[in-house]
Amino acid sequence: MRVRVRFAPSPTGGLHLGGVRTVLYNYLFAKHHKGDFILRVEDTDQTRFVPGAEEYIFNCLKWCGLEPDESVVQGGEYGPYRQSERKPLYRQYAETLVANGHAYYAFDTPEELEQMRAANKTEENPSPQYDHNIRKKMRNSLTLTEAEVKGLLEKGTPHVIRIAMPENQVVSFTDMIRGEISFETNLVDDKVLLKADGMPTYHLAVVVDDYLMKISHAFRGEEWLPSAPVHLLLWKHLFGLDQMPQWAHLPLILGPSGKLSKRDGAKYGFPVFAMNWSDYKTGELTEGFKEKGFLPEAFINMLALIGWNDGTEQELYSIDELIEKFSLERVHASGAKFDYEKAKWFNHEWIKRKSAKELAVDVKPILEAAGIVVENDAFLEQVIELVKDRCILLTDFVQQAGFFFRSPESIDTEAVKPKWNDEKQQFFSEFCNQLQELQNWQLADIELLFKNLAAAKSIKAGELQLPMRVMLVGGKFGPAVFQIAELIGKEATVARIQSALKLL
RNA sequence: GCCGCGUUGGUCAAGGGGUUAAGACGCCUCCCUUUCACGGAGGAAUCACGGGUUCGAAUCCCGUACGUGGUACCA
Repeated sequence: MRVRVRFAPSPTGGLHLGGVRTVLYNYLFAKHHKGDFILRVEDTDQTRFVPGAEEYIFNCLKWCGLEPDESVVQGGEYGPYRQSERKPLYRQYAETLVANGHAYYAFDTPEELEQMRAANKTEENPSPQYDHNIRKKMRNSLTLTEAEVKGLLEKGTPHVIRIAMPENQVVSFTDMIRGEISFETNLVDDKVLLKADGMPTYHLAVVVDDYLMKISHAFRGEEWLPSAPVHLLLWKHLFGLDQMPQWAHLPLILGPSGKLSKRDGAKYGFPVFAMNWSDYKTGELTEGFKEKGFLPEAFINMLALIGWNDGTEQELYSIDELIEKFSLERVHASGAKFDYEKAKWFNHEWIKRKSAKELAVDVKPILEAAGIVVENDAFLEQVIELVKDRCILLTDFVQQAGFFFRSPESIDTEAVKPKWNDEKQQFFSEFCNQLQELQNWQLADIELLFKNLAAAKSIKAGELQLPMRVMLVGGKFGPAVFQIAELIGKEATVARIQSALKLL
């Protein structure tokens, strides 16, 4: 049987870490088994429609390099891939269930439901469910006569279709990660399958669409585990258990306190979304990993290792290695806390491992956005090669590489002043004069000149290096000073020293 | 409350009856470097608790605690 998996997001906001990891595991599994990865948009809740959210998800997947084989964008044989466009499909399945006694019409209004919950609420049971007991006291096709139901239906009375959970049964299935899991049907409520507006709920839609789209393996977050018995029963009554995909419920990615949320990101200063997301109502911007300066390779690599490892000591994987090594059997059952420090480490490793040429593609726009003009790509690559070891995020290149393209915006004179004196002042002005005369503008020659002059003036060369660095760079950072001088050229070197001397 | 799932250093984790209980991040010390990094060498730090089973338990079983998720005409 062909492996077909799907990621089924509801387009209501930013795509967070956990979502991307679900995509990733789906993708890796599909590619490992030479199967198909489908993206299905679960937009059945019309009250939660968010403009741009769907396109945003596609952009994130594109950035991550995890593009689907079938979707609203790439098309496919099993469309439409947007559930709102599949609306007419679902009702018949719900009706079949009613006809077979596995579901029923319910006419209770939202107010009546509220009353029911209020009336049955006790300290012991703070959230009463519409279950096999309560349904006997509500207005539905189980309590009403056939004629009454017919009448209500004919009048077009708003109603939903609910699953009739069987009594005193145990429903169990084997999860690919957790093994056998079972539930008592008495403790599960009669979930709504078809809403009053005719749209299916997730429960109905996921089963019908997984069947129609020939999904072989269904992976989703652990938060879905409690509703698995509903899906299981639906499969049993609609299509047969032998048709059901194999389930795997992925562990949650936790924040510093509980489930990772947008709030955690704001509170602790790390991104939780793949890419920038701005709320269309409030305009509030939530920073994404991309804009924070992460490489997609690093982001994916880091995500893969939250909840999975191949049993060896390897931690750095390309996407192809992940496809080759990934197996669901080695995915953990327990949730994992997201560690931003480790995430940065992955990014640093990937920056070090990529070539200057590859990095230039990402770095150039970042420099330009910071107002740095890059005229020569070959020069940019030389600079990147020189500084990439000290950049953890791509945005670090602005500080680490910026001074190769323009004079420092400010000079950290405080780093120099405490040990500054006339002798040093004199050294540098003479040094400038000598530099002007220098024929071969090469690292070795510049350094030799510097050291000879220092020796002649009996100043330790080491004590002069820091001031020189600050003059050229603006602060206490960057690669070897003479290398910087060589790269920025004679004129810039002399000019920077001279203008800095005026400040000291 | 009830139900599900989980529990190896601060974090990610290997290990699934006999190990000095790997490794990584972070932290600390030292070396390299008269910047910051990279790199190198070290260090501190762990099997939630209580009962079983067993010659032997981090590993198997039960209980407790804790964590986490669910408990919507949201997904």
